[in-house]
Amino acid sequence: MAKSESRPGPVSPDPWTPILAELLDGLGTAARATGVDAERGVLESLLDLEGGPQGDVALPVHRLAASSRRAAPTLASDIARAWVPSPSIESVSADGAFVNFRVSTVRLATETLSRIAARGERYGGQDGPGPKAIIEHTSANPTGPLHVGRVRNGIIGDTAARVARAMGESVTTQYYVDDLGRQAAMITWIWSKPRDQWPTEIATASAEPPPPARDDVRYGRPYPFVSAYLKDHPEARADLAQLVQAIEEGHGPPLHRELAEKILAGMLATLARINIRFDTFVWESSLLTDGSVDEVLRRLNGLPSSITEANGARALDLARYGLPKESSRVVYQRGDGTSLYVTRDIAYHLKKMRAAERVVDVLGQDHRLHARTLDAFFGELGEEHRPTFIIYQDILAHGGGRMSTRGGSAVWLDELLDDAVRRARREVLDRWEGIEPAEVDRIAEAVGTGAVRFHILRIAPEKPVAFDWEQALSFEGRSGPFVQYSYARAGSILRKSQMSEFYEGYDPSLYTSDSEKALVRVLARLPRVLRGVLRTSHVQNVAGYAHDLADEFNRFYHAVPVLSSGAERTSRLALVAAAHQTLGNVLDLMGIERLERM
RNA sequence: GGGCGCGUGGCCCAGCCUGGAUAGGGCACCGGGUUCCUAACCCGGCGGUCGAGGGUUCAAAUCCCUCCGCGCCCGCCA
Repeated sequence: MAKSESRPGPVSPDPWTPILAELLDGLGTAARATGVDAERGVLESLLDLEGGPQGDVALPVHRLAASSRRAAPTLASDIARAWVPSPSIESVSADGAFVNFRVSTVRLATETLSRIAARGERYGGQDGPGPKAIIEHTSANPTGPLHVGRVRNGIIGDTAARVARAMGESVTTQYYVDDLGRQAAMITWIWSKPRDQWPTEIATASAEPPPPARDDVRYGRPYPFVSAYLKDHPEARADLAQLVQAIEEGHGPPLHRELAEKILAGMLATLARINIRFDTFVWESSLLTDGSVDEVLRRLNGLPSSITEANGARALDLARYGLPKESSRVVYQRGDGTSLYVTRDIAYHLKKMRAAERVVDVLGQDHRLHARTLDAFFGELGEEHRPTFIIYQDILAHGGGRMSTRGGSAVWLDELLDDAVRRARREVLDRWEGIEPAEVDRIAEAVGTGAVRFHILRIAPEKPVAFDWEQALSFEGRSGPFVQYSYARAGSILRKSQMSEFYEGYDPSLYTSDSEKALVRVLARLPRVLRGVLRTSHVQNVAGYAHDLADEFNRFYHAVPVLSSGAERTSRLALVAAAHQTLGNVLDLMGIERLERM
């Protein structure tokens, strides 16, 4: 029987919650009736919410059968037979060792549409206040324009941040700017000389780019050649070492910070094209000036396990944290007393861990050992709170191999975006006569950048990928534009309906076709998908869901008429409105522009 | 050499954490669909036993072991 539990407090944002509760009630009763006394939690953990070929929810009874010494198929049919009819569950049947439940579309549609109507932009997520989270991503050194290999980091991090925010967390995104190392110093080194005094190798190789060039392109230009030049010019290396030291001691030339800021601004402009922006920037040098590095050094030096090396350098042996033997002894303070990258990174993370309950770093696989080292340090320092690392593999150059600026295998992100936008522009012009020029620009930019962002997002971070120009620029099938297109299609129907309120007077019992039933089911799935993404950081599933939803909406679109339908018109419009809202929410989560027309 | 990650139809991927019913998509290819809400779409077809081998289990793409291939890391660099 239906238990109309009086649940105080807000209703669950997940339409499945009340239905599952009812299903579990019934299941407990049916199981007991057949002599199986399983706890509700056990039954819940056994349920397969993806359903199966026979229904919406499946229960494999093997384990229950084993513990009650029954034959699985017999138990399955016994449970199905003992099932007491319940309003949310349309049918229960046994098939082999499985009990299959078909959920009432009317019930599911009611729960789902009422939530979409009530929550609107917030459908799919949860209400706060959740924990405070700091998500650090991208953090590329300000040495020149971003290439495609680096942007995977930003797309993963930005999407994770959007999802966390939707799930009620109070999120701050951070970019850690490395202004202390040799890399940034090389740029200062070369630009502090008048151009006519540059070594000829560098000057000829890095000719001034044409005027409209942004600062990241312009000031980053000589960087790879400086790097090459230093290899066989020891006197320049000595020069640079002095500069690095001066910067670390806080009296580097003002030009240093200026250049870093200019180049960074250029990089950020590129990221903004794919809707990646940051709440805060933490400059590595600030950790030296605000004393946090000193504090870390004091704490580490006070550890009984701290080792002093021959020349006075200090290290920790972290072998007991499972670090490989060859890299378990980690120096954290140089012989001259200065700090190292790890030390500053420890300081940075301690700071983040004090400010937030959840600290997430998005790191390339070359930082895997570094992440483990940090974790070991925190163990040694007795820190209980630890960061979460999302590790991703590089996007390799076309034939394989890392993207290299000097080798010419790097694909600049701006170049890729420009190409995508050009292609999108052709498509728009082909399909839409008489469109305003400004409108073409706007749509082409949204479609092109959306395609690129989706293309990178859809692949699991840990998967190595080789960059493929053709695939990155695809606008069909599993792509960003496909999702945008579906959103626009839905919007177009709503517009033509001339209505403004879609969730009044609809009747879910009219959703009788397969495509309507299927659409209701995908819509209902979003809250569960987002909980999974938050838990596992599998951001690719946002793209996967977006495609499933778009796919199902298009099937519905072709299968049943909306505006020209009779009695079903109002109800179908409600479904279209729900799909439109949900597609839009998912586009937001992916950082892809919503387009009302395309 | 050691550590970590990846290996699913011709190509690109999801599923692996928390093992369950004939392994899901997309691209490409073949055949259809537009007097009708946007054909960046839809319908149908072809095609894989999940790198190889062993193990655990009633049940393995999923867990464990060995091997092979590819990538990354193993600095008083960042």
